[in-house]
Amino acid sequence: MGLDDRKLAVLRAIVEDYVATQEPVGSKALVERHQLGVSPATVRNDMAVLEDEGYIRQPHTSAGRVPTDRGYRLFVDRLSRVKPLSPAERRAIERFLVGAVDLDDVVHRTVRLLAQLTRQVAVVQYPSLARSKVRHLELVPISTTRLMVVMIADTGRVEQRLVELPGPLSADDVTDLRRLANDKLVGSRLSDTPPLVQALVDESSPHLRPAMATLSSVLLETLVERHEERLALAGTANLTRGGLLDFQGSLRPILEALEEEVVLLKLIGEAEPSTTRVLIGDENEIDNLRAASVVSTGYGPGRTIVGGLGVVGPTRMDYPGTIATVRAVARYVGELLAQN
Amino acid sequence: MGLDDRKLAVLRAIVEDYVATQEPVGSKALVERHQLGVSPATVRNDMAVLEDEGYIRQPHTSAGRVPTDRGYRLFVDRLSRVKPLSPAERRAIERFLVGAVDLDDVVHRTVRLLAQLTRQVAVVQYPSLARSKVRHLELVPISTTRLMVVMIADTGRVEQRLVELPGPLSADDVTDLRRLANDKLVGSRLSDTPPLVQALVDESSPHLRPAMATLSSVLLETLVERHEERLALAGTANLTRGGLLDFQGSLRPILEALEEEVVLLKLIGEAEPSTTRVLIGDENEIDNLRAASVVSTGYGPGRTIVGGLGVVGPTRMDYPGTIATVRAVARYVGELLAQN
DNA sequence: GACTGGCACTCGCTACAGTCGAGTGCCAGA
DNA sequence: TCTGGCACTCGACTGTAGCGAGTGCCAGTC
Repeated sequence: MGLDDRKLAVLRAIVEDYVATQEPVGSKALVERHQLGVSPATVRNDMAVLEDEGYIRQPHTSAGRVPTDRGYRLFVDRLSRVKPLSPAERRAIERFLVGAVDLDDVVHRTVRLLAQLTRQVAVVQYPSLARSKVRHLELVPISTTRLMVVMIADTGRVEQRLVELPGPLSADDVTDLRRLANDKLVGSRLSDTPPLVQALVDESSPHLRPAMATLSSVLLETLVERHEERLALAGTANLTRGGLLDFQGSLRPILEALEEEVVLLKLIGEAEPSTTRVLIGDENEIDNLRAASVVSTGYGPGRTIVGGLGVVGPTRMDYPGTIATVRAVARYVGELLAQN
Repeated sequence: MGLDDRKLAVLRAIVEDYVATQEPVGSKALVERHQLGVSPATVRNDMAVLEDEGYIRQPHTSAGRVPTDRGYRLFVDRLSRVKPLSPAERRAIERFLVGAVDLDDVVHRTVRLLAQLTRQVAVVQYPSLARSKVRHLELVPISTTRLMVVMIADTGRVEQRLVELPGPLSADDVTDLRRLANDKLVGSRLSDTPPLVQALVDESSPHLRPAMATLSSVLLETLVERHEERLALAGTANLTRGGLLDFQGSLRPILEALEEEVVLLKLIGEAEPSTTRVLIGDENEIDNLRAASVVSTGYGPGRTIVGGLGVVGPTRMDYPGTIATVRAVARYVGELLAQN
């Protein structure tokens, strides 16, 4: 039952070699490439134990060993040594992110950067509206009975919706509405708005009340109920790396999962402060991703979290490197957001 | 040289059968499935001619025939009969598109619908800013030296940019700026703005001129120079349909091409009124898409074109059906936009 | 008791030969 | 001009054999 240090070293060596070569690794090759200080036969005995415990398995009787999901899990939890980023990578990150003009721009650059550095599929969630505060509400009359509502959040997100008013409004009415709404809502967290919005309607003058009611229902509906989350995706071509060995030959389920925003949000969006989450193969709740691993973390200015980002790749993945990159990118993005 | 009617019928039959079965089609199977009124031997003679002319080819000596890109081209140009949409499809389109609340929503629904109906990868370009008119410019002070510029276009597009001002502005200054800019720019086409913007700066009071200059340079830079085009993509999982036979085994080049916005824009965005463009295999200028075909068209309210949409799929594609669907979706989207 | 060398065994991979059959090209005849 | 017939080609599939990487086990050594 107990795994002594050498057995753990063997497991680590197997994971590292398999990730590097993509081929089942045998006892002989292992002792050649790593200084284990024992003979192949000894390693074989250790391997037999590791296999009994479910950390590795043999694709065929006469083949080398391959880590199982459980093996990767042990590796990630206890065996992997943190891989510091190379200076080149650091430079790449900085170069990539300076000069972003826009939240859109930041997100797009980030997701491309992440895909490029990890050589995997990258996902970045836009700063969540639920975690943003209202910075300003703008009402733009499109016609006498139509209003465009533009909400600017402190995270830089801007959302707009067209509102069909119950009756015509004068320019002064619109100004009043704007002032009322801003007075009440600016600075408040979006998840806290429902009671505020209600108060807003109640406090409006009878004259403006119908318009305010429509306006607030649209606000609630768009921004809170179906909480407008957005995602950016990049690097799907990286799925074809490593031939068809990863993902057991079919990209179909992975591509399908990546098209489902809801699925991705569940994956990436449930970030907690300063934690990097690693989901390996089977641990994944989404069936289509059972053959994949996900590394994700939260990001935001300072110590707060406003959104998540991460990568999706084969279980046969360079976990230490990927984790380091994901963390580093998240930190840089956080700093960038803090500057605004 | 001349291809008589029967030879053309044979080509059409080959294309239709090959698209349906995905297998090289032989002379015997052809006469069985289509009423050609002649024997297999005759068909073989015709096939020999078609092969000489480069319309079909044999994967192996003892296999049936497969259309070449040139064969598909002839088929599309002269042989395919228009396939009217099924009532179910029409209903699907309507059901899918009513209830869209937003331009974003319209585009997302459209791209998903198109992917679903054609079972291919769908691409939809957001209404091009170059073809939009300014409906309103809103300036929102973020701090005394920072302004958020929100541009609302008549196509429903909303773009925003953060502007770093050369010096602090009062609320009244902002109001003045806003009024000046709107007076001058509202209603004008974005591609025509550069001279207008210049005039705007010249006509500003000396007091406001530096701010206006910054503002206008940002406007020009964002909206005109690097003309902000946007795209939505859906259905990449459909690439895995038809196994690995299409795209000669590797999705890599296709996925890479689909990640390049610039590439896609060139493909989809150069739409001309009431034309459906079909690019087959080799005809494609983008190397990565040499194994694929693209069907695209423009859309917009009324007879104008504000953007493009289309699908990317294998050369072995149901051209008549795809063309019909792409056209129909474009028309519905146009109607939807006209309502705003 | 832990490690090691040796050895028999398993089994996937590759090469090769043989068979089958779909599909062809060609030709003589209607 | 079309057709039936016929010889031919060649990919797909099957079965056999040899190779070799890798294993499990066991007896022997430190």
